[in-house]
Amino acid sequence: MNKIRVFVVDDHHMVIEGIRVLLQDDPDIEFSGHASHAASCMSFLEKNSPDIILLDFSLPDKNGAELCAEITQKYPTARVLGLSTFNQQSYIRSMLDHGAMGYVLKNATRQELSLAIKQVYSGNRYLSFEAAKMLREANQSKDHLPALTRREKEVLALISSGKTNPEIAGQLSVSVTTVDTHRKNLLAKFNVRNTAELIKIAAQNGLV
Amino acid sequence: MNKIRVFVVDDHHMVIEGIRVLLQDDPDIEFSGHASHAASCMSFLEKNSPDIILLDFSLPDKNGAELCAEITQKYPTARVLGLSTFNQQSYIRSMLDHGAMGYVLKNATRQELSLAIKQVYSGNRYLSFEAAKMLREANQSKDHLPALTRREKEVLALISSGKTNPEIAGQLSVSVTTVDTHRKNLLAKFNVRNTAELIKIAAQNGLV
DNA sequence: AAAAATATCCTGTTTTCAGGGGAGAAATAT
DNA sequence: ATATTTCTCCCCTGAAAACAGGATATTTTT
Repeated sequence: MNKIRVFVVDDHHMVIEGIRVLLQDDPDIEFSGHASHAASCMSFLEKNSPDIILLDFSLPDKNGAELCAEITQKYPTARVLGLSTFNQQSYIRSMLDHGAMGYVLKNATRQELSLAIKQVYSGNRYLSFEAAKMLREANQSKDHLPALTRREKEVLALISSGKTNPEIAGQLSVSVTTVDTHRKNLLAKFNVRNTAELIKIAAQNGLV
Repeated sequence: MNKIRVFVVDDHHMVIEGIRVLLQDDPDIEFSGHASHAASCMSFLEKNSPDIILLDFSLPDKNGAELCAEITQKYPTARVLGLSTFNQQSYIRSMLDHGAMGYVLKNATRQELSLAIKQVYSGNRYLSFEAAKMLREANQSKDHLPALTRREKEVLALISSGKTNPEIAGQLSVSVTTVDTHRKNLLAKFNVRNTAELIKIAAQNGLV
């Protein structure tokens, strides 16, 4: 059996070196290289085909989820294993949605990292305990955040930037009463009484 | 000349191993141990006295700034060098305020890390370029946040919770027109046109 | 004691909110 | 393939709230 070739994409030297060390004693795994940004990752993949790509979410030139989508679309046999520190809950889902087969956190032990790599290599999914927990929590908190239509998001953004209904109507080339309806629907969806509360919740959840 | 003894406190195995590797080739530096939480850090320090403590901000049992304060208070000769990933701007100031002599980011190169350690060991301060930049930006953004009076803060909080002027007036036992003036002053101070924009900025700056 | 900041109040005008209703297009379910 | 729901857009009326501009007392600072 050949060694599992692992390629690491992370812009933190410390993390790359750390992963290299954590994996070096595992006879089934081979560290096949690293990249510190999306561009160099893609050029590496043109000439090499690692089995597993350990991909950090926060990269300087592109976010990890986008890169993950690119990779899995262009190289369907590649398996991506997401990587991040804890306080980035929402990223986990985003990464998985874009084709990652698993997710480990940067506080993973040597054993967990090896296990995750082998699981994903075997075609299974792997989610670290904390990552799975975060997903559940994120789902719960997102459940009571309503789904907005494209138009509603536009209107919400314009409201939050201080535009009045007549101004928004002009900018979107619709009637004022239409904008007013969108605004009312936003209030209803968020279950709030007025604009102030609406914007507070939207802002606190990163929607504006 | 003795080697500079460096002790690392970080709850990410990958980072600890990475730092160990990055430092192992520097003949002036010796990796003297590591801890993954505040408690084990303090117990290590009871028996050992490293020259430099590389201290991550986010620890499981305590935040880095608190630990930093404890360390510098109890062991005045110890020099702390803060450590974090980028997106934690505010932490940098907090760490420095609590006695850290410098700050490096986790994307530091081998050279930068060695330099930072040597600078701090020599009694100088060391701030990585990005850390210094972040400090400036943080200062700037706080500078143009207006100072609010007690009453204005109260009114702002009530507005953001969805209360109307009549309700706020009732709650504060003043007339509606008074509340209205406070609200107008808030709009003027923040230089915004209406409540929506006001709450957005307030929320984005953690005021509500 | 003067100046500045803070808190209070009044009067109109504009904007938002509440409560209705309806129509065509697109996505989903049967 | 058809029915149904969801999405997007449109309209009206009246009440409530927010905004603009101006004014006056009361603290705090200087």
